[in-house]
Amino acid sequence: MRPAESDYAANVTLGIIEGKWKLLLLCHMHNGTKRFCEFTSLIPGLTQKVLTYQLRELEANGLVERKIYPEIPPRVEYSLTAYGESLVPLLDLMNQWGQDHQKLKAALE
Amino acid sequence: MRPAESDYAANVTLGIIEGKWKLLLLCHMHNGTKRFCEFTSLIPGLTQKVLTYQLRELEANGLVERKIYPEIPPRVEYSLTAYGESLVPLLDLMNQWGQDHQKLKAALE
DNA sequence: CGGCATCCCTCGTGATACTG
DNA sequence: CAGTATCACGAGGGATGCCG
Repeated sequence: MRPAESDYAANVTLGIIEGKWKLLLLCHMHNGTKRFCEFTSLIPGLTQKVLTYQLRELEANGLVERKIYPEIPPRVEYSLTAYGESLVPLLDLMNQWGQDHQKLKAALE
Repeated sequence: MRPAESDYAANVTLGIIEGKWKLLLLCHMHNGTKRFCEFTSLIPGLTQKVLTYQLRELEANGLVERKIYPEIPPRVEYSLTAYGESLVPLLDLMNQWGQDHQKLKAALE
């Protein structure tokens, strides 16, 4: 994760949500608690190592809660914290803008 | 710039605004048209090469207009397009969230 | 199942020098 | 002033294999 360079606060936010799959992870968790293996089936191309890493970063920033069930076979569930939910408006806005942008690009062809 | 991986539209937005200095550049242009050299004095640590590159990406996405004045010495001015202005609410939201996040982190110490 | 360890490679960024 | 041209580096991400 990029350190928050310069004191522009938006860069702090960017540093937290940037990462190839983080937005997608947040989005899926917003739709409900997910298990580790669910992500890999929901998101083709996402490898375990990277998934682990990005979930840990989200967790470190307090956006995500990691619940371990001491069972055999092991079960770990990930969910958005209340703090993570505070990002939802931002995700929605980014999603909306991205959709509009894609439509605009498509219209130019 | 990262290609828009997966079809989650927010990722498209992320791909467009990510870059170490892009948010800052957008922010400064929102405060008014800027010349090339102004950026390098406004933003310590930003080199000419990277500035050029990031401005070109913003321009390629239609967010920024580049106006060349055929004078000696040369003058080039950069400003937000109307389309670029459509990102301002997003920048504000990111900035607000980032500020809150920093306050929260500070309060935890 | 839910990881961690290791190797590798690409890409964004940085440093520096040069040009019209 | 506003770039372009090279070289270099580190981090993020991908592939694979092993473990409790």
